Amino acid sequence: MGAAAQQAAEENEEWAGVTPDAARRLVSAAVEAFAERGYHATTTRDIAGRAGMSPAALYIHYKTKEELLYRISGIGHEKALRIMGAAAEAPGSAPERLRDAVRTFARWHAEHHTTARVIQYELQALSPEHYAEIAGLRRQTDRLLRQIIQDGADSGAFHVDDVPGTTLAVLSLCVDVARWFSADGSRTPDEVGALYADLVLRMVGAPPLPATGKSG
Amino acid sequence: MGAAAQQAAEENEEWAGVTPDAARRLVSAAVEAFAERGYHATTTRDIAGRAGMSPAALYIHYKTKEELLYRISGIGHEKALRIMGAAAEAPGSAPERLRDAVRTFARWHAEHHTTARVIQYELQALSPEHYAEIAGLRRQTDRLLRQIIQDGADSGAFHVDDVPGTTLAVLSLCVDVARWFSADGSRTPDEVGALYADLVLRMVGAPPLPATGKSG
DNA sequence: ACCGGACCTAAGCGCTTGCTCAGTGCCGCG
DNA sequence: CGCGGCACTGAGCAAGCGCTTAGGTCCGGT
Repeated sequence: MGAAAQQAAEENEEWAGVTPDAARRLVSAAVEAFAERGYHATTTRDIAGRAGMSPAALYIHYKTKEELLYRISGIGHEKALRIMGAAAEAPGSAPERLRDAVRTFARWHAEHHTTARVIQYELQALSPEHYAEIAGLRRQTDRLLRQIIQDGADSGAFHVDDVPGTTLAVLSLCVDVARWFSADGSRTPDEVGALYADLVLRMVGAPPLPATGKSG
Repeated sequence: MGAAAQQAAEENEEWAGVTPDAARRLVSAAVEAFAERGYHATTTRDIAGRAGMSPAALYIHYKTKEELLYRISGIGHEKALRIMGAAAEAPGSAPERLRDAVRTFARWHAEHHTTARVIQYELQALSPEHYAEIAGLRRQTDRLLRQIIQDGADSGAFHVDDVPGTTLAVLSLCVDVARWFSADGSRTPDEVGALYADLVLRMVGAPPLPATGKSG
């Protein structure tokens, strides 16, 4: 399987939970369009066109354009939360858990920068009710990361003066990968994850960990 | 002078170079609206209304809505570049210059988070020609910061494996302040600047600098 | 007193937007 | 073969968009 086919397969897999096929094609098309131009600059005609349908077909599967964004945001944020949760609840020392959390979280934002861009930068376009729901998922992610950093501070493995502030900075750093990362740039998602894990361990005043060779 | 009046005075000062008065009021209104809803979700009627004029008045001072964004982007990016330049060209060791660069750059993004949000997150709405021009300013800012980090690495004051990657991360960290910072949050711009300067010095493997007390 | 021009408004043009709806083609089932 | 249901389309509606135009007001200069 070539690189392009591999990419396409991953794209499909990302929305595997969305059925039927037409609904999945619409989500996929919407993510592409929203990431490229932004939610408000994207027309329902554009989304339907990318999915190979007439404009009206969109409304058989989604009540409004906003509902499409809501579905994308929900699925994306749940995935991000699971990634952070897996690292936070894994066995291991605080430095190990922080390294894995940052490595996988940053790498996901690079690998899925299209989706990540939409869910991180188009939130304001959600309805107030939908926004509140998504904000809850974000708070959970934040809490998981803060607990890792707090654990390390408590055990003396980290030296941080401001745990909430440092948590915010680490999260901000990872999230912003979605803004600048480009698939045709010089860095692979794996490299971004490794670099960011290293930088964050320094931020919390932890001594470098021995390399494990595994990538997450 | 009360806090609200102080805020208003600073807002006015930010666009002091824009004349006549009506043109300045329009820029100020546009920044507010773009930051709140995004460029594409903002109507020219909204901008004119906030500036206390009829929709048509906008077109006496600006040819298009995009030109307003272009002016805002230009002024904002030039200011950001001057802040980075001042720190980069100041006398002092690489750690001192990096600390001051990050402190002032991050603080500006917090203090002027409304403007910063527009110039950092609405770039894609610029015409290709205008975008290219603004991208040049951004490259200059990047180069200034990278040189500080390179200087520190060369002199042995910093320990960085990947200078371009670390530069990108530091810039990303500071820029993203504009996304999450809120004026009614618990952190002042000064505090954000101080925290970020400290975190970044750790990222480059520099020993902590003695506190200077000065904030700029 | 009068004029030219800078500045502004009321009205509205042509177009695009999100979304709707009557109707079409196609499917499995009897 | 006929039928009911479903995914889908072509056409289009009401509203809102960026922007224009014709005309009014005010003000400094002569």
